[in-house]
Amino acid sequence: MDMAHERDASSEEEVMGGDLRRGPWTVEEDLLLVNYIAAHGEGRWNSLARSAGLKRTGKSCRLRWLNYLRPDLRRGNITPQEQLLILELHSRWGNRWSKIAQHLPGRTDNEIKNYWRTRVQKHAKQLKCDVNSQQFKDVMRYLWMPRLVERIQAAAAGQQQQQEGGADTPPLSWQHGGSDGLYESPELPAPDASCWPAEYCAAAGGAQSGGTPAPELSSTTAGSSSLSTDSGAGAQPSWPTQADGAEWFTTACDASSATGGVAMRDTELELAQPPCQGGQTWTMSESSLPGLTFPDLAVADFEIGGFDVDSFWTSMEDDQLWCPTQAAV
DNA sequence: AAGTGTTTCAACCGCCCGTCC
DNA sequence: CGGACGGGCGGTTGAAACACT
Repeated sequence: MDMAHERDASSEEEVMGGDLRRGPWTVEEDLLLVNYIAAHGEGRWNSLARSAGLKRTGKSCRLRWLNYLRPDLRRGNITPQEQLLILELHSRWGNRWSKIAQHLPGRTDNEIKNYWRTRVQKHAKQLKCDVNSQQFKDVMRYLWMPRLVERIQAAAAGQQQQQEGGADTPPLSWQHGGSDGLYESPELPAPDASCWPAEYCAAAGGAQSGGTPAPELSSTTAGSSSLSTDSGAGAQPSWPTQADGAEWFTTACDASSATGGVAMRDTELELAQPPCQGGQTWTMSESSLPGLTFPDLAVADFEIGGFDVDSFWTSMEDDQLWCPTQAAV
């Protein structure tokens, strides 16, 4: 409503004395925000902005913190496991980005939303169908997701082989998760060089433990890419092992098995019907792919309008949509 | 090397909801 | 009970980065 907007705008302006900054954040602003939160924690964002000496709206501060400065953020490519989960959860909940993000530790709703809009919708466009159409949902469920699982399995097998061979391979971005629950919710680490750039943790009084070298900071877009070390140099939340990927995913989709942590426990989910189409059941049982059985379908088995499957796969490959993200090198 | 088109993503907008007084 | 306020969410925008010619 306009009224609501006017109210919002006026209250914000009152709070900030009508002298609001907009646009890209500067390093100085980031520091103010990070320091303030490190010292006082999060609170009411409007008063936080004022107390921290930021000429920003509370909303702006909140957004900057949640989407960019939070130390437990994962950055870099969306892994196949994460893609799989996003596809699955989106099929259940639609554009409930924040809800989906709750199940992807370290990922923000904004990031997932962007991923969906730029990658998934791109492929729907290539298929000349709407991303919300049954046609595209079928493509995702019966072609895309099974292929993702295969890729995950293949990557896991390859990694296992290399480990058995004693090869000194860079670790995949998946790390071993906790023993209880699906995965542990990411701990909020103290600010140090492994999660914040040197400038930040120095100013915040954190220890620089010789972790990941801090990336260069650029001041203008305040870090749009500046804080990013592309592969998620931030504190990594605990994740299931690569080898457990499919099994973990299966478990993750089984709301009843979830306990504690950032587990998939959700009454809505429990009430939700399994998103299976055309009488095909996407069973969550054993098979050659541990934990997952996808129906052995050919394109003709379900109604996908006329599109070129080969070109679909080609576009996927070109997009490197399948490649598991390697950890920082 | 320069120009142009495309993609990505941080930031903002508009609306809504819950809480407080 | 109703208005004010704070905060959360989904959608949109625009600039930077990147790719291509």
